[in-house]
Amino acid sequence: MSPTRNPDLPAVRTLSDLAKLAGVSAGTVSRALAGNSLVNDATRERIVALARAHGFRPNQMASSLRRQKTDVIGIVIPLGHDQRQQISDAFFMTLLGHLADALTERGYDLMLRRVLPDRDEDWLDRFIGSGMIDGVIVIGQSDQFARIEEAAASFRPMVVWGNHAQGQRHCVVGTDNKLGGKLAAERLIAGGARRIYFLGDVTAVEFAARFAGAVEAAAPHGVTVTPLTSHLSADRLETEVAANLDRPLGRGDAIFAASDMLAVAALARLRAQGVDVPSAVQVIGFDDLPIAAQTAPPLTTVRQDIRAGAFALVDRLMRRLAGEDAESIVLAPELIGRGTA
Amino acid sequence: MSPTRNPDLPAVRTLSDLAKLAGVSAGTVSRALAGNSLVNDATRERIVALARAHGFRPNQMASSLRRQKTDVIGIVIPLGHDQRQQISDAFFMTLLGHLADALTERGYDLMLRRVLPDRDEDWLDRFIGSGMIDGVIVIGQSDQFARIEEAAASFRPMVVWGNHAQGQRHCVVGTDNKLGGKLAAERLIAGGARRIYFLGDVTAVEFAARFAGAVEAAAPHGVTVTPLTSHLSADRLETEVAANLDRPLGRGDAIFAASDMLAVAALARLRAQGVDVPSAVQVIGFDDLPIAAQTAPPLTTVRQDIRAGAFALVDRLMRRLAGEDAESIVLAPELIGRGTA
DNA sequence: ATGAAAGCGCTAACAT
DNA sequence: ATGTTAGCGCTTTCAT
Repeated sequence: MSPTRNPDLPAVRTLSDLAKLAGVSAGTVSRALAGNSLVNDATRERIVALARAHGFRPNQMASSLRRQKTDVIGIVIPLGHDQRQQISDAFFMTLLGHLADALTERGYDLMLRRVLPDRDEDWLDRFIGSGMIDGVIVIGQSDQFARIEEAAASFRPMVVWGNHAQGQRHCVVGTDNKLGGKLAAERLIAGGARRIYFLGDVTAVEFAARFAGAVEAAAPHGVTVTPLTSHLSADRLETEVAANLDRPLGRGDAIFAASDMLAVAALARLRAQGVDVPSAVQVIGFDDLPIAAQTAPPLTTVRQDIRAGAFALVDRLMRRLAGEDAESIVLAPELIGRGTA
Repeated sequence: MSPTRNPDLPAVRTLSDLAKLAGVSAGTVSRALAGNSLVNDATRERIVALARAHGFRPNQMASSLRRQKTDVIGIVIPLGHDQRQQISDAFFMTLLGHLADALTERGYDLMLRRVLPDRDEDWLDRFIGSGMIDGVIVIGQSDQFARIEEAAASFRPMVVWGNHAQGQRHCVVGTDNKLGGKLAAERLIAGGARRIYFLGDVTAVEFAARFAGAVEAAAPHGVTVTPLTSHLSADRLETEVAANLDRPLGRGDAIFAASDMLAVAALARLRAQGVDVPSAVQVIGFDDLPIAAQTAPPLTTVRQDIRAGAFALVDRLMRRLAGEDAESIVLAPELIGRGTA
């Protein structure tokens, strides 16, 4: 099995198999392989060599059971208000990639689970109580804020990506969505917008906050912000955006898309309608995914620092695993001005 | 913990805790909770109710150890020839999403691991031998074909997403990349291309096959296919593509991008140079990601059926777990004609 | 520095 | 239909 494994040797499946071969006890093998404490150097080297030669690897299940520690972190993605949304969403996927990096670096494996809270109200406690994971990262609150709050009361090693609410108990890392919404609206208004259309599903808390921020920034200027409900699933996105943008849009109108993917779809739709961006209609996105720099014209958007977010999530989880306290953190969004607004 | 959990009750952490409370033996509790065999209906209901009330959940590590089965499938992504490439690649992320769907549906959890084969030559056997997983899906062969072949000799429940080679032993699911390359080249040539530039890193086997297919289709027409090495990482992509397309491209030139992401970057670069697509330079992509329909003009590309691929992977893995044989399958690519070629 | 022995929490014979 | 018992493979006291 191992690159240096000699297939003619007898199979060594357990610590005691190896112990017998080495002429020592299982305890000694365990210590030797753990690099641990005070095993005679010669003994250790002999055992390690033997283990390599036979491609032996200690069983992690047995080890986990005995140590009461799995070295696995659960990543759970609740598919609540919009079932097909998130896993296919480029933002969450990028976040997952960075989480994998950060956790791997610290010696943890990842256990990935997608759940449908509508069908299984016990989704979070089931995962936490499974004994398979030392801690859990929840990617997105979806519409499960209450359930997460409840679990946080009795389970400490949990951190959540999402929106921060006043006085909440669970540790959350996320962008200041309301501020992001403000930045977007201000940019559009500075560019001459009189009517802003918010493209996105406002029942998601993050999106609701972006919408609220835009409304707050627009009101003093007498600018209206109208929600246009569009979901994020790849298959429905195109037609939904098209339907929403079917009204005649013209000078003074602007689109604030809740995500870059939505903005890209809006751009395609406007182009099909022969509406010029940004001279007739401005468009602004959210996230700053790689694609934002590649559209025509390049997309003006509100940047979330996904990498920083992922590292903050892992940092806080590690602190909580170590019994320390770790507070929520709200990351500042940044307006990236390009060609669409 | 559970939604109906009464926090005043004493903590019930193990089967025997619950058994004591219920006045039965641990064995009976185990059977009752497993829904298994012949437990008295009344007894089972009492035990199940008790378990719910106390938020009790059997420890999966102990169960796995005893049953010698974890109900977890490992998903491993080797980051070989181009370390930052794949996890951030939209294609692999979409595949992962579908795998999660298919595996969850069959009652399996996913354990995700990114590995750097360059730093750890034992990456595959280490995972297989960990005892944490019942089977493994390898996403992308990277430059690890030989290592995978070797592991396949002694470990059956493994399937791989990638390219199929003559007489290989490991079970692979993937697109016919060579045929895809042919389709792309033929389309470009039919559109008047005389010189094709292949944009992508040819050291990746899948890309090499696409390139080879294009060469094979182009040769009879006296059309040349020139490789332009570009990697896939989001940060480098833009500058690399720009550097590669710095030469003056004009009528009769065409670009065959190894992935849609690369094609999108090429489109942006050509636009910046004032080169019209497709009248001056044709562009064709590979994958047919959602973004392909949204570019300007919409991207002509070679479609891989990711969903079908994911389900085929899981189907074959399940068959192998059941001890049956399961052969490799090569999926047919499909040319999606849109506006760039 | 090493061995012996107990036990992590569960399941599955084998009883009855 | 339920209880009893013996492990799954490992780690870690406690001895020596």
